[in-house]
Amino acid sequence: MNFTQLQKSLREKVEETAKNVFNVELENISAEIPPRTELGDLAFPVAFELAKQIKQQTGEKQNPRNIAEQIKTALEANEFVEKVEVAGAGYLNVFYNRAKFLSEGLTAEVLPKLNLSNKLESPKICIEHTSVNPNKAAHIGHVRNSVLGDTFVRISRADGNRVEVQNYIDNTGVQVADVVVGFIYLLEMKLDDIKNLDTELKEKAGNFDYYCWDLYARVGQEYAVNEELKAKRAKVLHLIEEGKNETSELADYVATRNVECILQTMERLGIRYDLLPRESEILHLQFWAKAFELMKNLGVIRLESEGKNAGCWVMPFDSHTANEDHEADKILVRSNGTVTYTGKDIAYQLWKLGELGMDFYYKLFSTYADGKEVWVTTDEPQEIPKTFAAQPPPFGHGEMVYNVIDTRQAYPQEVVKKGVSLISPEKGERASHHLSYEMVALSPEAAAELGFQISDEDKSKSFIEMSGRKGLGVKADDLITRLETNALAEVEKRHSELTLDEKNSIAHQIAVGALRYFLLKFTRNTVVVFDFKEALAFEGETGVFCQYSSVRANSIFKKLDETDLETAIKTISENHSEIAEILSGEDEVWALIALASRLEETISHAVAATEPAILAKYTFGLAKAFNLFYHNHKILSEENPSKKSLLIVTADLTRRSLTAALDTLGIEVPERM
RNA sequence: GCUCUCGUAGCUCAGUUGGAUAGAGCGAACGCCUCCUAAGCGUUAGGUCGCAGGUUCAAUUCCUGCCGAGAGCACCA
Repeated sequence: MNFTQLQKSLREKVEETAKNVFNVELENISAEIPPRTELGDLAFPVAFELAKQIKQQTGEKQNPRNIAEQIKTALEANEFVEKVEVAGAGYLNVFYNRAKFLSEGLTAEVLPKLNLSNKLESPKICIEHTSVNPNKAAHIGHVRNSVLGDTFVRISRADGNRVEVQNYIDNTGVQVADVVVGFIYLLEMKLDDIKNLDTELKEKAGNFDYYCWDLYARVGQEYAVNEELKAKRAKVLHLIEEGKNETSELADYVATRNVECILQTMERLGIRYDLLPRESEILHLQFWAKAFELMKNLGVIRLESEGKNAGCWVMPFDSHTANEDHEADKILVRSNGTVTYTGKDIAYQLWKLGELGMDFYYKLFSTYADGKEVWVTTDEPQEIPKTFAAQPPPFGHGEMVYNVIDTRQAYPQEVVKKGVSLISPEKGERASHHLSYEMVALSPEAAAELGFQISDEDKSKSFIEMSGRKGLGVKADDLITRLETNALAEVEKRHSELTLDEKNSIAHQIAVGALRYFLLKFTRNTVVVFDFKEALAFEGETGVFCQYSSVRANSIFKKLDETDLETAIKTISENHSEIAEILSGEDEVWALIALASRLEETISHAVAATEPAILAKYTFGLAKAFNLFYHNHKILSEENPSKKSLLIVTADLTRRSLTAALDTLGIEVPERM
């Protein structure tokens, strides 16, 4: 019996009692954690609602406190319940049997559902995140997407789901075309020149994606003054979409190299992928044609014969009202016969849900250091010898699909969902989720620090939007490196005796902890105004604080003998009454045990609310509670053996929970700090 | 014009099926390293939860209006 299970059974008991005693059917009654430990471990403010319902049904007026008294008796029958108090106007405050819980929780796994995540019978969900246009280096805004997505992946797995991670590669869009225009027309380079440049950059420890970052910004500037160059863009874009020509080969090289660079950046943050679906295949394999056929056969789209959309295939979209500027209907096929982005996206979403009725071909893209494979889509059947280890796993067919895309795409995402629903009504509505989040903008100070001139208009704003086209943004690799450098200096101060490798490794873990937590502590719909001072902080509400608490907890166990934990567990289970006695006077210790026991429940909450910040806040709270415990109780020098055992077991439970929570946030616990 | 999101301490933010005395971090002032790591702990100061109504036993939370901020509404992706 863990916290989650007990809560469920108590809740059922309340519902049962309401039905049997008062003849009232209650659904999803709320159970809450009382504001203070003195008020118990679980509270049901259910008597108020019951009093109301009874009055409605029978006209009889009942005092909420009397109602609560009757439920109280039913709840106290549970062996894990120590007592129930009726408090205030009619709250039911449940106090758990502390000692019984502790002995039960001693050896229990903190995340029991995690092992379900690689079982075939577990529900499969597809999560798309990152999806950076492969024409430049990733910036901090992309990192928010990836960290949010990756953390949601980890949370979903911890909640028992089988997860497939997709990183969509828009390798045939205008953004790639712009960089290609730069290479061909501004730099007058051919594919071989670019390959040579790439080699040169590698020798100078420069990055191909950084080079493209600057080139992209330069092309943007040129477009403003050079109409001729701008005219080349459409031509280049067309050649790239068509494929199998010199320009498309060059574009493919550029896009693929950028994808490799971005994957490396994300690997630094512990973010990995299973599949890279590319737009080129969605085009060449005619995914849209299939979706188009499905929609036409079902009669859910129509060809406009007159009006301003004449000649276009449109999808009715009545949730938005038409006005003078905009039609309510959404164009999927232009009057020239080409498909819009939305059309392609509907086809892709159908594939993710296993509802399109066709599939990509796949080949191996790369292998991570530990052997994990990343696959990429391709438009030709691949001959992979059966003896070869790498066979593509079955991709797509998600029971649920989450798209991590910024909130500015809310409207197109809504259209996609609607489109899918037209073809597959029940699945489209239920299974498609837009996991939206607000952008990362720059504080005026941060923009100035990056060396950008701030216009008077921007100065009056509280934040400045980043822009790849202007080259305005904090590059992910720069920030990670800066965090690592700062962390290394701190490690150096404290542990100069370590080897450089050890110090670097710790500094890296700290940098990742700081950055991931910084991006996760904000809820999704909060605009993150990036400020260097805040992002580089290692104190206060940071990932580093949480890591430090874990390291402290671990250091206790380094100083204990290996058998001490076992002995403590034995002592606890053998001296039940004595432990109960001690615990009854140690609210703070019990509060920590209770909090540490709520990881599973917190993760379920975070999944249900699709909000990773819930777990981040919980982790920080747990770390803080542990630090307080650490400060108030000296474990190694405790003389009472029962008390010492209690403290050891509490510290062990907390560190296991804290480590698991941090792991779910993608943050490692260093050996020392 | 229409749609969506937001307004909580000096600053940055939590508060997610309506519940008990609205919480953190930073910043400010003052304490704590003979003692398991001070990347830590404690104390103090700081709030008409934008404004006005409504629903409710109960509203920061739900509804309406107003004020203010941001985003979105292409035969662009």
